[in-house]
Amino acid sequence: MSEARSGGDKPRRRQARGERRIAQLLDAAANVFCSVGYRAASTNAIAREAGVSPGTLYQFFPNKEAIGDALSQRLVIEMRNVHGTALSLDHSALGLRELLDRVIDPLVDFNLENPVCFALFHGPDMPQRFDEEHDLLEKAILDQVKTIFAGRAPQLERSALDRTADICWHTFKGVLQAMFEKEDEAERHALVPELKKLLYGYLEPIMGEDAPALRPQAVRGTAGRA
Amino acid sequence: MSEARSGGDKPRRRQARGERRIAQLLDAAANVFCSVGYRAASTNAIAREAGVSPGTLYQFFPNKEAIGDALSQRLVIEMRNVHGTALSLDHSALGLRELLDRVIDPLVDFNLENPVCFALFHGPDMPQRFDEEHDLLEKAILDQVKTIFAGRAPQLERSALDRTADICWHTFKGVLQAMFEKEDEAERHALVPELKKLLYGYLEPIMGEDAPALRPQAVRGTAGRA
Amino acid sequence: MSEARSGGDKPRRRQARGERRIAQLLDAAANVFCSVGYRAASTNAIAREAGVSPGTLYQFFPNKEAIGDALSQRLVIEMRNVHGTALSLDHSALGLRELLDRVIDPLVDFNLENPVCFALFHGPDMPQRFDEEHDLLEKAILDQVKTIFAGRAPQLERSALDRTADICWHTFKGVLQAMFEKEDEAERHALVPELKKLLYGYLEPIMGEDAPALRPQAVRGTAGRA
Amino acid sequence: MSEARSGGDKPRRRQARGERRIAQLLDAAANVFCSVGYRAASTNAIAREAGVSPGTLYQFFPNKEAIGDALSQRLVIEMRNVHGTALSLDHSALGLRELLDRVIDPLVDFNLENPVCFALFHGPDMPQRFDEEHDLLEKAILDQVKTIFAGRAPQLERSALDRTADICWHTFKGVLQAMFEKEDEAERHALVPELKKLLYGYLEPIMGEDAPALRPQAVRGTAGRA
DNA sequence: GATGAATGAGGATTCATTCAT
DNA sequence: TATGAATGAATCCTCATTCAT
Repeated sequence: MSEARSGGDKPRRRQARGERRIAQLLDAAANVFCSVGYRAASTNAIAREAGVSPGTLYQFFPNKEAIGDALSQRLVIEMRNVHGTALSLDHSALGLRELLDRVIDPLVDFNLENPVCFALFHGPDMPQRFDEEHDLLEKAILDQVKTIFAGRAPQLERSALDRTADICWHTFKGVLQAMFEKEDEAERHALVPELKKLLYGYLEPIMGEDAPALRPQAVRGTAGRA
Repeated sequence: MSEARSGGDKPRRRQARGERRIAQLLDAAANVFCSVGYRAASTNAIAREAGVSPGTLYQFFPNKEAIGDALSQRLVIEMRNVHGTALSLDHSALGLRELLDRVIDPLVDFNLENPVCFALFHGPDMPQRFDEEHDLLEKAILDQVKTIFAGRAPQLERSALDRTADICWHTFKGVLQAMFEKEDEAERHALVPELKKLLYGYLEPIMGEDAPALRPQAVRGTAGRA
Repeated sequence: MSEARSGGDKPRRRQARGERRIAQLLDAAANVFCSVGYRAASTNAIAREAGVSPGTLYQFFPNKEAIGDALSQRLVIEMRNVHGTALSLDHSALGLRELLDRVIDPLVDFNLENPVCFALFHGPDMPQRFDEEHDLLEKAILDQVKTIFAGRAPQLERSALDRTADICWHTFKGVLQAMFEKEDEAERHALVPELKKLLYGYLEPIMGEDAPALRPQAVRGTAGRA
Repeated sequence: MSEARSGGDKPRRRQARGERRIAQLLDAAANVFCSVGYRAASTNAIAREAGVSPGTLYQFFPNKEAIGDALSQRLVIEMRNVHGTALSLDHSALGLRELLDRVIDPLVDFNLENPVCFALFHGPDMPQRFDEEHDLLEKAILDQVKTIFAGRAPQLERSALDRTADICWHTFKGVLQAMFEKEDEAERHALVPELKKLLYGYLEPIMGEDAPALRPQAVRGTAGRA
């Protein structure tokens, strides 16, 4: 009778309603987190924003942190999709410039559409960098980046590789932050080509423009230039 | 040697203790803000960290926000010094690489020594981006950066100049963030040369390596390379 | 029988408990205000007196002042009823003595049953003489008194009328205060006839004993006696 | 060396300074009590009003209540003077009207000049009706009033006498309150004759107009008139 | 004596969480 | 399930009072 899956679609429908409620609540939480930050976001405010009572919120989340966790996880899943598409495909045939296009554009788009990422994943506001999921994700992202970089700059040793990826990732986030600070949509997007120039100027000396698939066997150590 | 000595120092005598207390409290606040953020920092925690009672804190600051304000202001003053030295001197005879050295090093040093800057001036946690002073400071910094850039890339039009400075500033902050995430001192500082390479790679195509003072009369358009 | 019954009573169901709580809290507040005054009344004490937790109090009142306001308003409403009945009916056929009976008795009764009126509406203790509502009420009361007086002493000019009403009102309050200072119920009520004598002695020379409806057209200016 | 009275006038002068300080502080306290009441008056505010530091205040008063006590006592002394002059002299030769003049005028004057009396001696704000001194004083005043009344209305029995005096005293205070509510000096004083009429109208039926010294031996029963 | 900083208990208020309906 | 009232610990802040200078 409870938690049943015996008969037809009744539990299904319940489940469905629950899912909707959860989505609703997470959306509300995202909004509230965005405007006031995690700590200052009261669960009551989230419930109000979602148009439900506090009690209802606690029907779905055991506590405030769980809301952040769930939101974080949802974002991580979406990010995984976006980054999977952007990073995990085969880039070995692309030129560096094209590679940057393929990777940066979707990431920028996703982040601009989900500003809560910044609210959640930055600053000392939240409890332990929400969910190790996110750290895992960042690690995964960096690993993918490193794999790509390793394919294009085989001569790089581990530590240099790490550092390079790290720099790119934080530069990306820094410029993203710049975008959030612009009110004007046009100005925002005008930063994208600059970001690409920035990373291109940094990476080209390290790994060259050419796709690894097109290169002769001999790797030219352009990294030595730095 | 410093502070009051001319005229009557009677009204100062007592103040001395007070001034020390204020500094003490601001230091404590900086620590607490750093570790848990502004919102989560309880005034009692700050007082405890400073080794005084809550009442004492309120003898000097009317409320919690005022603490953030005062800390912010203190940082702004220190930043003004550092940036004044770093940015306002005559760079016209320096090569771009040298310029970056002269500017980036002190800024990095200052920020690593005052990590509270990041805690205070980022995220939606604090009330109104603490004190418009800071915004003014950022604007001033950017203006100085723009002045330098304009001297080296006279062909740049206003909007491009703005964008270029903006990108540099946020890249700087992004890499700074990366530094904060490293536990290891050596790894931290290993990011500095990368930051310089990054910015050099971005700026060189725009303004060239040469100092403006050393250039032949005709300066032109190396930006075209990008 | 009273309250919601038309239309949807769904939003009312819950409210019922709330309304009861509010009344309960106001009663508690009245008690506490009475015994220690507004300022010294702690919200926790009020909550305790009402048998609820501090949080519950704040579910219904945003702050301490709001409690005073609400209580004030409730009293004003009740006073309006009592005074409406006492003052707004037609007194033109009553002798002065009977008039005083009809007016004074219910007012005294009400005030003895609601001693908080004195606690709230006197002294510099409370924020801005709680709610302009009360001032409006006092003004309304005085206006009604003046109307009655004007009907009985048409020769009185405005300023004298104002003064007469004022004196009566404050005398009433003064004697009320005397009643509050008596422990003994009998002694308390023994003051009522004295109050009436007092006011009769003051008013009779001004407006005579006779009801205006019963007087011949000529009005005798007994006020001149004073 | 301390507290000495050995030598000449040094301790005198000290004493004198102390007295001045105390007066200064009591004046300040009177002001603050008047504007915000006893409870809301912070000792720091009183010290500030007096132009001294909190520490200094506590050099002269062990605690806040002591300030109220001292102020109360000072007022009581002054009141004793005023009332002594007004009430304790021989009134047996005066007519009632003249008696009221002699008594009411100085009392009104004193109270208007010392509004703190109202702040201190009314309402539930202060700790136990400040100092039994004041209660004693009130009792003394009432006793004097009763003595006078007894001389003029020998037929009155004890309880009626008490009540009569009580009524007069509270009526006086009620009208005083009315005076404090007027901004305009002229309006204020216009209430004095009304107060006299009021009391005259009340007392005349009880004790007649004539002074007891002038009456024939058989005095009786004018009270019956009321 | 005077000063102003220091203290800490107490009071107002918030908010995550629970519970009765 | 949904609701909204209930809870109480934690937080910000005040203020009577004390203390070092």
